[in-house]
Amino acid sequence: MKKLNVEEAMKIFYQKCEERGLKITPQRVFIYQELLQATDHPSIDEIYQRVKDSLPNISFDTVYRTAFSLTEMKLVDIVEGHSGSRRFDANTGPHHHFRCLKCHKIIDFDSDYYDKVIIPEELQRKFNIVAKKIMLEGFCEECSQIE
Amino acid sequence: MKKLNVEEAMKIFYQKCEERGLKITPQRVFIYQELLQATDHPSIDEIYQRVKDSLPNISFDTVYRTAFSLTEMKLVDIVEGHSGSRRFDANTGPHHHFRCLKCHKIIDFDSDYYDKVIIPEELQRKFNIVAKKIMLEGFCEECSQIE
DNA sequence: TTACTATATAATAATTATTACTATTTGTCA
DNA sequence: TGACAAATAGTAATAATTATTATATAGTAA
Ligand SMILES: [Mn+2]
Ligand SMILES: [Mn+2]
Ligand SMILES: [Zn+2]
Ligand SMILES: [Zn+2]
Repeated sequence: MKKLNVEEAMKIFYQKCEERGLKITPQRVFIYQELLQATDHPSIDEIYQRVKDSLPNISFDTVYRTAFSLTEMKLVDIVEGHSGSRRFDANTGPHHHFRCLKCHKIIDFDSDYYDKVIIPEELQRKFNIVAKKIMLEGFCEECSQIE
Repeated sequence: MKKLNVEEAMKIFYQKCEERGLKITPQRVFIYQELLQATDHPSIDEIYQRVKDSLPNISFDTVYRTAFSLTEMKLVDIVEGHSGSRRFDANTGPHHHFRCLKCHKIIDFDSDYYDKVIIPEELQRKFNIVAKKIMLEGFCEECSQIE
């Protein structure tokens, strides 16, 4: 893993906040720093619990709003739980998905090329892998037009 | 998309139910059939709403339990919302994820090979794609041992 | 067919996660 | 140093997930 440079990341954070007229508050700084040092992809509540060590009065709502503004600033990614609720698929055959980040549609597509993408040897050894999933994200035809 | 053969799928469904000693109830049949014909990766609640047309007295709980038993039978996949809560990642650099289906840890890994996986031309044209995400699923080192 | 029994169900409650609201506080800048 | 837009804490509301329990039913064997 390319070691995440916290100094550099914070510099970009300050820049982006300024660009967007977002105030530099201790809450915002601590939340982003906590996320920068986390390697376990925490939930809002986990971030909240951790930041409370430094800022005992911080509210859940602040962590919630901040996580989302960081996402909008493209400083953090969501790796799970985009759309709120769990979604099911009875098509267990080989196919792949595109997710619209606006309307949360998940659209199937075929790709021989993606079907053939392999699972690296060293990961096979390390984990007991049962599935490989490729997801493209962006804006669907309708949502692209509106924007 | 390889056209999903409902006949064939139902045959396998009956087989698997029998194997596991699961009773063939109208609820189970309707729920699976509804999922088989859906192409939009519905949530539990969406499945519930749709199945109500055929079985007005069905309960949400039944849909919930059935969706999970179908998942365990590997007749349906979860395509979103594995772990319940939303998870964040401040590492926006190129890297990939492994998800443990048991303990829900999401573990980073590097792969030059996966970094180089491209986005098919025709999808680029169709959608406004901003990200490509590869997720491997299975059981982590600890969870593999216990099993 | 009928009676039995383990499993599944409906109805509902409990829990957990997400999002919204508002009075007060604070960072920014003139 | 004010003025004031933006952010925050505290809390409420909503939505999603999971658990509970009394009743009903599918499957089986007499
Ligand atoms: Mn699909
Ligand atoms: Mn990551
Ligand atoms: Zn869309
Ligand atoms: Zn695990």
